[in-house]
Amino acid sequence: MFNQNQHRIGFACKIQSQLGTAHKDLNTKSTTITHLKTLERTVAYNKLYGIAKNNLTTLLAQVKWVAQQPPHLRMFRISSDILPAYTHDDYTWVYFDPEMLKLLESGFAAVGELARANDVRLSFHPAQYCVLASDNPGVVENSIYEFEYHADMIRYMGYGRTFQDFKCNVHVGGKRGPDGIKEAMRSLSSEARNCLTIENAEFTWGLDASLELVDTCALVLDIHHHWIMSGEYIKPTDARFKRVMDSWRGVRPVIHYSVSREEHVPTHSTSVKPDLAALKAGGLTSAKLRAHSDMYWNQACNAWAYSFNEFADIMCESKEKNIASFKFANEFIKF
DNA sequence: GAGGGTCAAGTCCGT
DNA sequence: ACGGACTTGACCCTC
Repeated sequence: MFNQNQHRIGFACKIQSQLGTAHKDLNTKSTTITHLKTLERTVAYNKLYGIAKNNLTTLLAQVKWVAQQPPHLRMFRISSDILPAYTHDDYTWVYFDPEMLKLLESGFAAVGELARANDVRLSFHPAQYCVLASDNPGVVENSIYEFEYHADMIRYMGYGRTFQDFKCNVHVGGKRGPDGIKEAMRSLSSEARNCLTIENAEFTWGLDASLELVDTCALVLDIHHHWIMSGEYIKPTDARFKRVMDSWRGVRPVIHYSVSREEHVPTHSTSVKPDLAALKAGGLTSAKLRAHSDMYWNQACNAWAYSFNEFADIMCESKEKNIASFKFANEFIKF
């Protein structure tokens, strides 16, 4: 378990070496199902084995890179792309082959040990296809399978043993809402249940829906999503945030922070938080405002987001990844 | 090496 | 009906 007293600011999935440039050798590889289907069985296996081996080496290097940062920057969301096609019916067998299993066990174990030794807080965020509350039973079944893919990696890394020693976050999604999450929860493994977090989204299922799940799983407050939905800059002292914190049962919570793209905000003012009603009156849509910025360009928003760091770690979602989150952190934390 | 077409999957918004 | 947005543009083929 990571140090509960350490305040953190994290970033997601990819490491940039400089503005606009992915770090060479420090990002994962993938392939496509279409391409795999053109390959013979053993060639496809070798292809996936090579990618898995590469990605495990890369993941270890990523965590090592994060571990070398100051303690307050040691938080990282791992890409879901580590093992391509894991949940595709035609290729699942690849990942249960004995040689592959050996690779996965040793590779992920090394990552977990490195993270624990250096107090790096890790998480996953399954992609948009993981919709546990869909009204389509087939989609729910696939989503549970997709979630358990992440739980497998979590287990290999040595997490999922205690409540929220690792965060695996999804939105409510689908038409069934919180009730659908509660029902899907019953089909998840214990590691998956320990790690599941639910995040409020911009549209259908927002903070109020999330709060129906306070006793089901830990809740992630996405402060930008909540702003898109309500126009409100929610405060850490808000009673609803207190309930969100309670859902973590003593573990240090995580919130998500992103901002709208600067080019969509006509004032470009960096010292005033955008006014949602005014932006909409000016013709901007929620869909436009939803898109994430490259950098954290608005200092007023940054101060608002940072006010949560006393209570929760902040996962940053921006196009420039570590470049953006480190600059944001440096506005407030001198190291 | 560069450029363009393509990519497993869900859901919603806006045009 | 379709493109774009979301957790991350990357991969693969052709020239």
